[in-house]
Amino acid sequence: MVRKLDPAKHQARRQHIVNAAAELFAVKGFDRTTTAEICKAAGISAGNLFHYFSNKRAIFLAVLEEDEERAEGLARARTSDDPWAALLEVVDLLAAPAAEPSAPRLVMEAMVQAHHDPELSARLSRDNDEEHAVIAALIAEAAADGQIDPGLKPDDTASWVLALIASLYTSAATDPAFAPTEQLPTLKLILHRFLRADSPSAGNMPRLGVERIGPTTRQREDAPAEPMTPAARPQR
Amino acid sequence: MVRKLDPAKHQARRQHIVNAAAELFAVKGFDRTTTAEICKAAGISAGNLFHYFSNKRAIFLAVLEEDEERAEGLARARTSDDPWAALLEVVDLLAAPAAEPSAPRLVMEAMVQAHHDPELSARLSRDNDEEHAVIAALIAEAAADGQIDPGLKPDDTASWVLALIASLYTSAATDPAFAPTEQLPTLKLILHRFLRADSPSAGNMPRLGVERIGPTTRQREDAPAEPMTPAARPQR
DNA sequence: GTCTATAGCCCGATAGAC
DNA sequence: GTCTATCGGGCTATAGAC
Repeated sequence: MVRKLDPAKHQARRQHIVNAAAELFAVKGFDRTTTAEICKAAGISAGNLFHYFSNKRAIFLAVLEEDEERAEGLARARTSDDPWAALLEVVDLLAAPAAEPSAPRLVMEAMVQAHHDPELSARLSRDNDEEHAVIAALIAEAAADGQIDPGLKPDDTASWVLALIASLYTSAATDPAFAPTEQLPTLKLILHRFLRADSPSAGNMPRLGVERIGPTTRQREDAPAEPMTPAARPQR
Repeated sequence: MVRKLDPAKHQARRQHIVNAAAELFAVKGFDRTTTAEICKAAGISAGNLFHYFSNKRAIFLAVLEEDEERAEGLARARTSDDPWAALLEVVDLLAAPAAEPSAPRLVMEAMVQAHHDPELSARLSRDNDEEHAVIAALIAEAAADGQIDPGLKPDDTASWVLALIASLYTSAATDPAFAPTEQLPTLKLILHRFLRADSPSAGNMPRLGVERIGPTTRQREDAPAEPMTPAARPQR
């Protein structure tokens, strides 16, 4: 409707507002952040904000805008010929943003705001469904290849893999002592043991007696028996 | 200050308000629920609410009031002589409320509101620390008894056990298709494989070859090789 | 195109009649 | 003790000067 003199500059300013708003949303939450605060943080004046966004919700949606690396990574995983390796790469991909300072709180805020905002809810569901489909497919492939326990149901299992990744965000958001980057190896260890479950001839697992005391797998410091990709990649 | 004619009746009315408020907080969230709505839902008139609670925050704190069964269950676990069995009972205890219709959303709402409310934050931290201490102690005992992998660090591992239980709540709150009661056996399967990790002589796990195809452990429908307690116990 | 000023609305909490 | 009425404040979004 209104002609913009310089679309590139307009876009840059818009992104500047989004960055300022993201920080506020993470710290104060959506409901308690006022548009006036966003304007002040972005260095523009009150009414001017609505030339860039039609309302406050639109700003929050823009904060969660598509992560290109995520899309590319998921596409790459679909065409991999080593499903287990691809699965681990997807875990790294989805876990990486948890290390950013404000991402965990933003993710939690988005999850609760989705209950009151159908558009946001659809947005999150779409992303989640995409991730779920990729992971379930990789699990099915890996099971067929004998890389993981074929007794696991791909759909339910994929949901739990995603839930474990989500735990990195919720734990980081609620516990200041929780460092996602340091905990990623443990997450992979859990996944490794859950999915591979290479108890050789297990029907049901033998109840451990007291006779076994010898050293088992070591946790921490070392990777969980699988090569790790660097993983500490910044988002946005 | 003001004398109450009938303390018991006052308490009952107070609880009635709390129940009405809990439902609203779960559906609409704390910030978007107005005191007027709470009054209407509770069947009292506007100003009257503040004779029972000093402000809106106090109502939310009352909603999260101490669960007696939780306290008793944790105390019981401390004195158990079978740490692995006790751990499973603690998991049942903490997981049970996830099956209530509004508990998952209330829990998530509490987690985000804690960022703006030091009193609430202290409340949640206290509960969490208590659970963490009990679980870490059981893990250390179970490792000493040879029931679980002694290579696991009790503190980090306890945090992940709690994170897995929390996933029941976050998944239920965000995914309408997720049924906590149905997923509890899978959670226990994950814990079982993560903690026991009874790969017989494992230094690092052997990479599965394609030669193994036979049936392994079955998931779903049947319990994960451990007796389950009924678990569907209502809270509050 | 960007600013200032404010309209219009709703909220939490209080005051005072009954 | 419970009601009705209302206050002071803060919010989103718009209108109009520059």
